[in-house]
Amino acid sequence: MITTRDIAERLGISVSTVGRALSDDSRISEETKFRVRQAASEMGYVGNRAARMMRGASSNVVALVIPDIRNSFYSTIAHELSKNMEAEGFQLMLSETDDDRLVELSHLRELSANRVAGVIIVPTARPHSESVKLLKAVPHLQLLRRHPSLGAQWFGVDDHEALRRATAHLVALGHTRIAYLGGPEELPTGAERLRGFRSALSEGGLPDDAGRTELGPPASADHGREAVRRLLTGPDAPTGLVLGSIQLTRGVLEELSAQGVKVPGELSVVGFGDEPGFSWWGPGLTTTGLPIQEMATGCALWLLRRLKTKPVNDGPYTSVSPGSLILRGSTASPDGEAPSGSA
Amino acid sequence: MITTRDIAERLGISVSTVGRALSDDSRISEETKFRVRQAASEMGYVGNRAARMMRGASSNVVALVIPDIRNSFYSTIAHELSKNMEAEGFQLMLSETDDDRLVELSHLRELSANRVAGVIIVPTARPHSESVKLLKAVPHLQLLRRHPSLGAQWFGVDDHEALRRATAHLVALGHTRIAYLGGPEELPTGAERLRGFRSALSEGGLPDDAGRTELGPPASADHGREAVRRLLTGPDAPTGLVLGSIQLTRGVLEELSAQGVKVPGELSVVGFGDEPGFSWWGPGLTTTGLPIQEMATGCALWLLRRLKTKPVNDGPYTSVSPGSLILRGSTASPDGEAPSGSA
DNA sequence: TCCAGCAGTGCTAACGTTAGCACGAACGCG
DNA sequence: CGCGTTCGTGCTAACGTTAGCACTGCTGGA
Repeated sequence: MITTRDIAERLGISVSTVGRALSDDSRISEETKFRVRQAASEMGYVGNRAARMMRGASSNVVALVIPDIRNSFYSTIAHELSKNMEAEGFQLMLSETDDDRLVELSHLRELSANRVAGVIIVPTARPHSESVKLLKAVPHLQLLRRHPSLGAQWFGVDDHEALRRATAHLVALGHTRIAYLGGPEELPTGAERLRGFRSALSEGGLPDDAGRTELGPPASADHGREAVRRLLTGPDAPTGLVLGSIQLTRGVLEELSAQGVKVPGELSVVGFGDEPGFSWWGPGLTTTGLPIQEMATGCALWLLRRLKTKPVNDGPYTSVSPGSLILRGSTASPDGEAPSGSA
Repeated sequence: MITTRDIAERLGISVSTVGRALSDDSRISEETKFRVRQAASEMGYVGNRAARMMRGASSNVVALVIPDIRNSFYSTIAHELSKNMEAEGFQLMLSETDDDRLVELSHLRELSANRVAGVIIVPTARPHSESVKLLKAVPHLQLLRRHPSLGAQWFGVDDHEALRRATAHLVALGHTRIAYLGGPEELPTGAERLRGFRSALSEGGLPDDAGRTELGPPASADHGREAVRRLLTGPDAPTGLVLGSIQLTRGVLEELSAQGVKVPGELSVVGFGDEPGFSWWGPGLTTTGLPIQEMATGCALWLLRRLKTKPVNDGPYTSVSPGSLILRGSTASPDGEAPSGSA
C-alpha cells in the first residue's frame, strides 16, 4: 500500500507537506499541492482511515443492526439510510441479529472494536447487559422496537394506534368474532399491538376475549401458516382476522390460498405492512401501511445531526403516526355484504 | 475510551503485559491473565481495531456492493453472506450503487480508505477505470454480472441458458409471436439473456425478429409498465412474453392486472426470478427460478478461503446452473388450451 | 539597514497496539 | 558452585497520519 511517505520520498519533500497538500492546507503553495496530488493519483494513493482515526478522528461508519435484511421493512430502511448517509460521506455496516440477543451482543462487540461512529438498532426483546454498556458508549438510536435500558432515543410507529385502527375497521363492519395473530408479547411492539387490538375490541363493546389471539415467539411465515390452521377449526371460528407482523402476514396469505378459504366471504383479513405482492393476493389485502421511508429518513437525519454536534442531544424520542389503513378487497361485513373498498 | 494503557496503570504493570494477556500469550502467567481480564471487563475495555490494523493486521470487514438492497435478489444475498461472514468474525459493509458508476466509484474509494479485507460486487455496466484500479488492490469477486476488466473471479448464473429455457417453454407450447422484455444490453447479463432468448427462437425455427424486444436502460418496474402498454397494441401483438429482469417482472405484473389482460388466455407470461408474491399473482406466474442462496453461500465460502490463504487463488470463475423453470399458471398454448402446469 | 511578519516547509511527537529484544529471577544440571 | 535455560515481564520501535512548533528566506515598513 502506498503511503504519504512514499509520495514524499518520490517528490523529495516531507511527509508533513504531503499530508497538508492532500488535506488542502492553506499554507501549502498551489504548485506543491498540484505536484503532490498528481503523484498521489499516479501512484494510486488511498488514505488510511485507520491511521487517521488513531489521531482522534472518528470513523465514517454507521451500523444498522436489524433482525433480518430479507424482511422488506428492513431492506427499505437500509436503503433509505444508506442513501442519506452516503450523501454525507458515511458508510453503512450491516448486522443481522436474527432476533438472538447473543448474536446481537457479538455484533455490538465487533462494532465497538471497529469504533463505528453511530448505531441504529432494532433491539432484540431483552438485550444483554453488556450490549447495553456497549451501546451507551456510542451515539445510538432505537428503531421500531424500544427497550427502556437503551435510552430514550427512539424512532417508531404508534403500534397501539395502528392495530386499534385495523381492528376497529373490522368491528365497524360488524364482526364480533375477531382473531389476532401477532409477534411475541415480550417484544415491546408485540405487546403494544396486542393492546391496540384489545382497545378496539373494548371500544366496540366486545368482550376482551371475543377474539382468539395467538402470539408466536417466532413471528415467522411458518408460524403464520400453522396458526391459521388452528384458528379456522371449530364451530365458533372467527369471521375476522387481524395480523400484527409482516412475516406472519406472508405465511397467513399463503395458507389461506392453499386451503382455499374464501376471503372476504368466510374470513375478513387485515394484514400488517405492505409489499408489492399484497395487492395481488386474492381480492387484494386490506392492510396497515407503515411510513417506513419517512422513519428511515428521520433516523438518518437525527443521527447525522447527532454526529455533527457534540452536545448530547436531548429530544427524548420521536414517535411517528401509524400511517393509514390501506383498504383493498380482503375485508367485508360478516354477513356477506360487498367489500368495503378496493385499491 | 479505555486503552491497554489505562489497564496497565491500574494494575501497575506494563502495556505489553496487558496486550499479551488479552491475546492469551502463553508466556504470561495465568494469574496475571486473570487479573488483566478482570480489570478489562470491569473497565469496559474494547480493543481498538484501527490501532491493530496499523500493525499490519487486516480488517475484519468485507463489503457487498450492489445496485439496490430492496431488490429481493440482493437482500437474500446480503443475508446469506452476512450469516457466513459473521460466523468467521467478519462484518459486512453495505454499499448501494443504484447502477451509477460514479456512485460505485465513490463507494469503492471509501471502502479502500477503510481498508476492507474483501469485496463482493455486482458491478455496473462499465465501471470507472479508477474503480478497476481500486478493486485490483483487494481480494474481490464479481457476482451475477461480470465485467472483463475486473478479473475472472465471478459467481453467476448461466443467463443464456436460463432465458433459452424460458423461451423454449413458450415455443414448445406453440407460440410464434413472442416478445422479450429485458434489461439494457450494455449489461453483460442483459446481453446474455437476450442471446438466450434469440437462441431459443432460432432453435424453434422462428425467425430472429419473430418477437418484438424491448430493452430498457432502466430495468425498473415503471419501465416494465410502459413497455407492456406498447407491446400489447397493434394487430400482431405477441401471444407470449418472456421477461429478463425481476424489477421489470414486478412492473409487468402490475400493469397486466391493471389493464385486465387475460393470462394465459390472451398472453402467456414467463417471469424472471421468484418472490412470494409471484405465486399469488393472477393464475400464478411461471418464472425462472435462480439459485441465489447457493450462489451467495458459494461467494461467501470462496471469499473466506481467499482471505485465509495468501496465495492468489486461481480458479478463473465459477458459473452456476440457471436453476429450473418454475411452472405455474401463466403460460398456455396460444390457441387456448389448458395451462401447462400449476404450483 | 534592521527587524517584524509572513509564506512555505520540515521535524517531531502522539494516537493504541503489537512484536522483537532484553532483562532479572528462579531452577536444574554437571 | 557456576552456568545455561526457562519463565515472566518490561522497554522500545513501528505502523500511517496529523498538529504543534521551529526554521528558513523573503518582503515591507520604520
